[in-house]
Formats: sequence, C-alpha cells, structure tokens
Amino acid sequence: MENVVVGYYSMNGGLKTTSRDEMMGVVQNHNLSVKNKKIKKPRFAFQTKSQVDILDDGYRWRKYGQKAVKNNNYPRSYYRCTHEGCNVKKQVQRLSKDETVVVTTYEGMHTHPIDKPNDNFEQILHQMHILPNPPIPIPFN
DNA sequence: CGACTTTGACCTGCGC
DNA sequence: GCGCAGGTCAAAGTCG
Repeated sequence: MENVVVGYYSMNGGLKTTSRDEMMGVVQNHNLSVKNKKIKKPRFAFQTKSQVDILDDGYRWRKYGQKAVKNNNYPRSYYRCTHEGCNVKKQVQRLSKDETVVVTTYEGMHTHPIDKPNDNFEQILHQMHILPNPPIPIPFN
C-alpha cells in the first residue's frame, strides 16, 4: 500500500499541499518560534494516504484516549510519548471525506534521543515514499 | 509480569 | 447555569 504525504495543517489552520522541503521548513520555523516564544505549542500535522493509521516514527507512544469526532464517522486517537519527562503528544484521525487519508498531528518536541535504533523520523518518511533524497537533519531534538 | 490498549467517566472551555 | 464537544484520567483488560 502506498503512503503519500499530501500536505500539512499549520497552527493557523488551513490545509496546504507541500513539498518535502517546504514541510521541513515549517517544522523548523515552529522550533524557532518556540525559542522566540511567539508560539506556545509547536504543532504540525501530516496528511497521509494509508490503510493503516499506526505510523511508527521510532518513538514509543502510549494511547491515552479516543473520542468520536463530530461530522466524522471515524474516531480520533490520542497518544503520548512514553519516555520519562517527555510529554510530546500526537493525535491520529481520519478524514470523513476520504477514509483513506490519515491525519497525524504532533504537539511538542522530543527532548530525548529516538528510542528505536535503525528506525527514526527520516526512516518513516522514507517508508512513506516521499523522500527520494538522502536524509536531512531531524527537526526534533 | 511489564508495556500497552480499551473505554466510560471526568474535566474544562465555550456558546446560548 | 446548562449542555455540548474536545481533551484527559485511570481501572480493567489484553498481549507477548
């Protein structure tokens, strides 16, 4: 099954389709904004075309909730990073319009190294077949 | 047995 | 104040 990132949601709302480079720029801008205290919570989302909604990005996540979304037949799932002292959160939900599209929203930044060797954020992007190029630095810490 | 999921209850903000 | 919707808690269950 083909996984394709088709866009992201910005903090200000609104969907934009984007290239890989532009998406990474968004991530880095969010990191900058956090340092400058312009944005309280760094948050960005991928839209991923996938049958599976569990996208392993190399961190360990514990599910802590699931809620039905209005105007949407599919529930939204809430995950938290299990690493001690790291309270990064993410949500996963499907679009009611197109059930094959999964939206993954990340909130916060990891303050620890990735937990799985040999499988990191870049790897999952490669798995999603959107990174034909050599890896670039991971936007998280 | 440890790590994670499930699921209903609880909390909180918001519009009326 | 009330009800709704989104977000979180926590006890019980599941799985390897």
